[in-house]
Amino acid sequence: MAKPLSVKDRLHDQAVSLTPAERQLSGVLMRDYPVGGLQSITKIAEAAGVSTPTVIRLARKLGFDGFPELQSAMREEASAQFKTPIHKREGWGSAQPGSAAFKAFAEAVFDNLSRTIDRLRPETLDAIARVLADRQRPLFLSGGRITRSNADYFYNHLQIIRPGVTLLGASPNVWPQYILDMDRASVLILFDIRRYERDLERLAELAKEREAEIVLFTDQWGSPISKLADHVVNALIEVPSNWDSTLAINLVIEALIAEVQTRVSDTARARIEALEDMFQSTRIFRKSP
Amino acid sequence: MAKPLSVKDRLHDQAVSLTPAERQLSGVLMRDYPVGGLQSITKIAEAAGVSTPTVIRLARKLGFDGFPELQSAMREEASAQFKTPIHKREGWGSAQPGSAAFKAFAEAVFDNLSRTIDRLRPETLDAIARVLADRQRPLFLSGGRITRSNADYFYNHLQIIRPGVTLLGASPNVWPQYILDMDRASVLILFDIRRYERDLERLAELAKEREAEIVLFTDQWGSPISKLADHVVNALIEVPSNWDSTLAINLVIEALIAEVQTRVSDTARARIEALEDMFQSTRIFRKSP
DNA sequence: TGCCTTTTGTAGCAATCACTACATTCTGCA
DNA sequence: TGCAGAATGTAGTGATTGCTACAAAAGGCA
Repeated sequence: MAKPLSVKDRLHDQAVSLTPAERQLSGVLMRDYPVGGLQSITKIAEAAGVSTPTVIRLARKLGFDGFPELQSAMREEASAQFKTPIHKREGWGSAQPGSAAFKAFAEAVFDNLSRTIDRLRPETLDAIARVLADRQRPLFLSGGRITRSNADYFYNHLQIIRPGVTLLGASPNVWPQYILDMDRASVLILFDIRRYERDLERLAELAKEREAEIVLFTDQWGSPISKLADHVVNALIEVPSNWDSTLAINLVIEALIAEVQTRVSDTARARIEALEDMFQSTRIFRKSP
Repeated sequence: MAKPLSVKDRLHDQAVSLTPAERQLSGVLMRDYPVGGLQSITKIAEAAGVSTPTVIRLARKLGFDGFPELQSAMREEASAQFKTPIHKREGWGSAQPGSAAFKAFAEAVFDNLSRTIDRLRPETLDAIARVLADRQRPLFLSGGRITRSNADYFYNHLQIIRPGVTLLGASPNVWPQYILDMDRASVLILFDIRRYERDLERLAELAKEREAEIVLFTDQWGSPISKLADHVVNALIEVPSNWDSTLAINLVIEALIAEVQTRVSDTARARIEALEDMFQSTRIFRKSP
């Protein structure tokens, strides 16, 4: 009964039972869905880097007799979607409650990301990357209630890439001891979006007194710390939600990680490999007791 | 010069010089445009009630070398039309000099995000949101070396929105005590991207034995935990960097936060306000000593 | 390590494909 | 009516397709 499953759904349902080659093929099929599937089996196999029998096996696994059946199913899906109005075209059409909301959310995020990129000056990014890649300079990170996680994410990577990286404890009353360690070589990386936190501002002030360089990640309106900071990244954070989105901040963080990694790559590799070894050898949680 | 004419346009332009058989064929092509043209030449000829050479002659008349060229032109048109507004972000880039690497990074991220959205089923999102919004169900979160930060971010919000949220400690040897608390009402939210961690899989196995529901955030290839999980979110994570990008995972997390917030909003407001009060009154780090 | 299962690719097959050459059928005009 | 020329179909071609059978490779487990 009911309408036949779409190829997309079938791929999802079978996702766990797919072999690596099939998974890769599935990825290619999804990438240009459903039109990408309307080529010859040879082309598809080639595009996915698998052999043609793999394509046939996947078709069978999805419940079709053979590749032609799979293909004609996809053609019908494409055809059906072309007959409906454009706004209903994407999967989360009117059928799903809350999916319209998701689409709006995603749109807002896309908008935030591209506008954040637009207003970000390459020189700023470059300057920050240069500072972070300098192994002589101790790094300290801290964030607010929500942005603490962003600081943590950044710390997580930086600390693998290079030495001398410190994540400030969650509670402000342990901060003074870190501040004592700061000097003009130190770099303080702060995250402060609305609602801006007084504690962070105070931290910035004290660090500034000790001549530390301050890198600030904030929102489009700008935390009060902006006037103290040497480098400021303004990210757009508004989305249709009760919460602000820190995705744009994360984008800049990830880009910086990539850039810093490149700049310190010579010694970083050895460092990462050493860490890797330790990571492998500290397995405590074993399968059977 | 400039952009190639669409098949539709070509048919229109040549309309007067078409022979009766070609006209009929043209009608069939237009009726299910452009998907109808993506079949074998035999099928199309049959559907139009003409012979295959007529199809080839029409293709030539429209300026293509042969039928395959016509077909691939139509496939590209179809593919282009499937790109929803979310996909075709306009180039933000011209204003960015000397940041080619950053631009490439951003492009990859945009691609990851939209493709993650594409392959994400609304039902999955809906199901996860429903589970998370149920205050009767205790939530447990954990992640791997890198994804621990994502778990932390999610935890950070969930814990504000609702009670009964636990972030599992970083070290696996403290996990058993949490597992003891799990039952069939419990929900375990795991983050596991390559390189997949054995400890997390073991955790999932033990949780499953206690009949906990498992929500998994993983990459496009899928952690081995997929087969144990009740809900799986596959996010694309590849970027031009030595590190993987978890932005797509964060996008889904933020969307879920927004959705869960909406669903529990009645009681959540009181909860957030209460937390807000406490947050305000616990300022330890005062301006001047 | 070595064995067994699973996964994947290679090689070769008939069927189908896109296409060409030619034959046939139309059409308009004398 | 007959006859050119265009329009269309038929038949046969090499190439490519989708597929099967088998072999190689990879992965898991003792």
